[in-house]
Amino acid sequence: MDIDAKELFSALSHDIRLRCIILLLSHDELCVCEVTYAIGVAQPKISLSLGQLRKIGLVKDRREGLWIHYHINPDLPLWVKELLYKLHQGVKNAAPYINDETVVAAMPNRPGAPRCA
Amino acid sequence: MDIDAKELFSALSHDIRLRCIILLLSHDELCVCEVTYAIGVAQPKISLSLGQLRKIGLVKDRREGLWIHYHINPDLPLWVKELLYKLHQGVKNAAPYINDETVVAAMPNRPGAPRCA
DNA sequence: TGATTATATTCAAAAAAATATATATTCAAT
DNA sequence: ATTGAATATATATTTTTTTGAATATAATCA
Repeated sequence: MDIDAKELFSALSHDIRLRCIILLLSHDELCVCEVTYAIGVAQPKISLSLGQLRKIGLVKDRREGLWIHYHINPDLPLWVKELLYKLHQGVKNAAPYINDETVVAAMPNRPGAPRCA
Repeated sequence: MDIDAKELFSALSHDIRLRCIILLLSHDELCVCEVTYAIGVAQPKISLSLGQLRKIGLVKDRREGLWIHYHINPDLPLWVKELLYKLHQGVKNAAPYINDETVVAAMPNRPGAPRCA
């Protein structure tokens, strides 16, 4: 697994994509409906964002029936994982990220139980 | 000192700006002519890139006679410094960054002695 | 003062990216 | 098969960013 630094940063330089990544960084995985609910924008926009993140290898998806679950690609180079960890650590308690977290935690009828911390 | 994550990543999602930052991460400071020499593109392009990095607070400059020396802003939030450190660690030995380093190290008539490691 | 060196800014054109809307796909259940 | 639910893709339009060339500024020195 290889990733280009410029592509990585292009991916992160977009509000919605950034919020998706921050959300995924605190969950083992989330399905599209959960991300959509958390961020509160139209579904095609979330799908597009997640698709772009997937295209450059930052995240992977897993289908389970109707749902598609996304997660951070575990095969990313170590430095990228560490960089993402620093990012998460740095912004997770600020708006809008912390709010996204609160919203998804309160989502009714989630496809699976909440997975991570 | 505060910095917006999206702005940070926008700044880094550009070849020249990224090469500037990587260069500055391994030197206490570099003047515009050194960065220009290292990267090998037209001077106005380097000035513009450094100016953009300065505008969002990622770097600062210091005038010394005709030269303007740039350095990473020491007042960045810790998480940003750590993130940049991970980035540097991750890419410094890859092209084109390692080559930029070699080129600047061999530059004749540098304004000051090489400063860092 | 005038020339020179180092750096910065401006501006129009080109390229790239984002947006919104509409539509398509995929799967499951009836 | 038809329906409905979850997700994905396509397209046209708008907005933002990048580029290159020309020009401007700022400091030094003769």
